[in-house]
Amino acid sequence: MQPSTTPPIDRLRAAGLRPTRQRLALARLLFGAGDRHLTAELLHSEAQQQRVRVSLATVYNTLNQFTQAGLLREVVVEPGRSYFDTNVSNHHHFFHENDGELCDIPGPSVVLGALPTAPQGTEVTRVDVVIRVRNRQ
Amino acid sequence: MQPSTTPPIDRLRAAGLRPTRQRLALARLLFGAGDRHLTAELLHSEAQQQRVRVSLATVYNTLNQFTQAGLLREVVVEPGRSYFDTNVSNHHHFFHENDGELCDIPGPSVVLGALPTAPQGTEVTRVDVVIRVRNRQ
DNA sequence: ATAGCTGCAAATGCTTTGCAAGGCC
DNA sequence: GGCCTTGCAAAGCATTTGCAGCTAT
Repeated sequence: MQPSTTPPIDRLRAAGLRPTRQRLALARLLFGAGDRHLTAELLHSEAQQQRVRVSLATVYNTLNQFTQAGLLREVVVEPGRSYFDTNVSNHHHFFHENDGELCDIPGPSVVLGALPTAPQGTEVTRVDVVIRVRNRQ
Repeated sequence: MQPSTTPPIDRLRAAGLRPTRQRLALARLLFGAGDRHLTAELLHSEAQQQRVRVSLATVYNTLNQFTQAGLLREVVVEPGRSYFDTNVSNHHHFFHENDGELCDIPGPSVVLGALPTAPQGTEVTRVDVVIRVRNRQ
């Protein structure tokens, strides 16, 4: 995927989020370079490297707000670490157990056949497929 | 699945774990009642209810040892919470977003069609499918 | 002007660890 | 007896929260 064509400021406005300096800076880092899988810690250190003054707490809050607004998707693959994925379309992931890296699987190359029906009174919100891989010994 | 037929003490011995009072008690709780999905906290409180003196730290250590020995499987669906599954065979899960409950999907009712090939130099260790469901509004 | 953000530091929640005391072989 | 385990409390992380000050609109 190429960098988004929607300017960050419009993305934020469209999501009902006030475009503050911090949010804009984070949005640029997140959406300016194709699909990314970032932890809060990682995004925070990227921001610091670019001389953007943002506290870690704000990074967390911002990631949660973006996720709630549908701009990001949270992916949990390891206890005690959350990844945020800038690709919110339907797709799945490879998870490298050795280096803790997450990467997209192009949508159509995983085929889910028959899905079981959801339990009584519930509806499916999402199907997550994670293929865990390890370096071949 | 019915309660295991292998006595806890033999399970532990087979896994190379010394059958101490605490491990035996936890093994009975875990494997004595069919397939279960427990957090450390939950298992600890069950143990307390049964008047089994075990510290939470020991519950954590024990769950990790059991997992490493292949008696349990760790499932991560929410940040900051680990579930341990007594069913270590190949199967997938429903996750109820409302009550945080995890339940098994009988093996053959999820059909994974074409899987993408693992990236260069890696091999697949596991494929996790989580179907997230929510109470129908 | 004012409602909404941000920063900082403190609080929280889950999990791990260090070390002395205890228990299995 | 010797070594592995346990308990407790303390430490460790990742994440959230409270509140005073700041900032878009």
